[in-house]
Amino acid sequence: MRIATWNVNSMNVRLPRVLDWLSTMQPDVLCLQETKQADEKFPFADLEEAGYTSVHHGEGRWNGVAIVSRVGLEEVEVGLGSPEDEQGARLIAATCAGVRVMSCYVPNGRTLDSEHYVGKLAWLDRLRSRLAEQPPDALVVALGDFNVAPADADVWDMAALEGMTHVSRPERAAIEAVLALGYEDVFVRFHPEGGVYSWWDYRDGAFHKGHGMRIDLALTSPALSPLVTGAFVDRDARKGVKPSDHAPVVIDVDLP
DNA sequence: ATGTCCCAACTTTTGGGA
Repeated sequence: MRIATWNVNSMNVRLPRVLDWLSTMQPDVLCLQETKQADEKFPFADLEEAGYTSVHHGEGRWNGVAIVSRVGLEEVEVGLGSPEDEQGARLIAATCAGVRVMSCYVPNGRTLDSEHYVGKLAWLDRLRSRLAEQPPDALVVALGDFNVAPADADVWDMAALEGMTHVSRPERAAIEAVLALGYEDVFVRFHPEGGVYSWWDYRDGAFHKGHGMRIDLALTSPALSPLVTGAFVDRDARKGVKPSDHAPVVIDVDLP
């Protein structure tokens, strides 16, 4: 079973690339973030034509998350049950072929002194609580744009990011708190050397300079982790005409 | 060198957000 996540930065603009990517990479489940669409605008029919059913949670201009699956979508759940999430459209969950899949778009945080940074940490803590509530033997993966680079090896230059969000100790501690539940940032097992990124700023030619960060994560539950057989970033999807600023992150799972 | 992209709207330019 192939499960992927991709912050598409507007599904309206990216639909042709998403359809191409589904056809090439053949994921069973694709989580999307930043669709930037209201539910009625989401291209359910185009994806259906490609063999995928979808669930979407969006408010229109900002945010928006979806799960696209060719192996079923059951027990769909939206948000984290907090008033702060009502206008957020940052989480959608569904069970796909027995795996609980959570498509996450963690708040950006903006700056370390911003109220949005406080909200980001609070959101991550609510996600941790939600994961802690899952049955201990459940097959769960929380994947998406976490807007946190968990380790120094996940960014091109720590010195350049001094005092910025995405690399601060409290943000990393929020990810570590999920790992403390027994979850695994499973990509690291397959790329322990680091230096593999999933996002590059549009500005300043960052992609061509290799100025990226790994902020799109797949956090797997204790029961799911041993079944993961591979993980990679499809860096090619960041190239060419009208790319998202994120590349898809893919994990392969060998279900019994 | 915050140098791009995407969205909405008091829409054909501008401001907000990432």
